[in-house]
Amino acid sequence: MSRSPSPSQPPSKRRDAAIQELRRGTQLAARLQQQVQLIPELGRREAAVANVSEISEAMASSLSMLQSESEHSSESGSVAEAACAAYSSDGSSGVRNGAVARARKVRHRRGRLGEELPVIKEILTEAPENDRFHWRKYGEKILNAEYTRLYYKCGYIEGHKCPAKKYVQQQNNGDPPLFMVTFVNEHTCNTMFPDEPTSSSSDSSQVLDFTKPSLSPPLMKGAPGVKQEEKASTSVSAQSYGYNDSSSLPSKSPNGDQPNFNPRARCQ
DNA sequence: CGGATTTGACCCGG
DNA sequence: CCGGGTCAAATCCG
Repeated sequence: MSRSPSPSQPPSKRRDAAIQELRRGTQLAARLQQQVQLIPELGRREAAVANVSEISEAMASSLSMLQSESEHSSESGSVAEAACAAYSSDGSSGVRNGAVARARKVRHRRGRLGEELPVIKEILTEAPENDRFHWRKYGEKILNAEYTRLYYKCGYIEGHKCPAKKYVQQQNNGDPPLFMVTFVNEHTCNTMFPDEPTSSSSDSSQVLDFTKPSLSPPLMKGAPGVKQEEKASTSVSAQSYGYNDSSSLPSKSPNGDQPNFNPRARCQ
């Protein structure tokens, strides 16, 4: 509440502030959505949910516009999802010790000029891993000395060029932590798992949707007591398969030029 | 053993 | 120069 307008600030600064405020509004709306979902009366609840949804959409929409400022328009839409429960029971902690000498000869050249405008969708949810796609984490970064942002790619990139990506950034530390999930590009693959072996029932309490595929739980796992928080700056991560390196690929598809090894789905 | 994740470095644009 | 995003080697877990 104590914000100095500073009329002499550059527009970028003001825009930033506006974005921040919008973010606040967005998460607030998401919260409200959760609360609203507790309304016992179905009719009322639905109406309220719809309203809040619209609010969220408007917020996210504005956010998108602001963020892309006057560059591209795109039809970014946004949805406020209020799925819930995302507590994966993970018994194993991560006592990892990685301090080995790492050859640092990463000298790749990836010249990619801006060309196509990706479709960007933003949603605020507490269960970023709930969508039914197979994501591969490829990076992680700590932005404001606070919440980390995780980078995911479609899990079936190699094989098909599914450009879908998603960024997950935690927004707060609420009981139900919220995550801002940004989707970039659309899935050109059908790597979805529409399956849901839920027996039946379920209707009252929200269910925890956990599909079998590897998800991406950004929960703050960690052994209770052991917390590694030492260097926090820029770290990122990941990837899984090796493309066609000269060392692996013993699995299959030694022939042809289309190595497609999919569990049960495939891209067009 | 294979696949998913971790982690540090690299790279590019603002 | 800094921030944000990506890569690839190494490590961890099932």
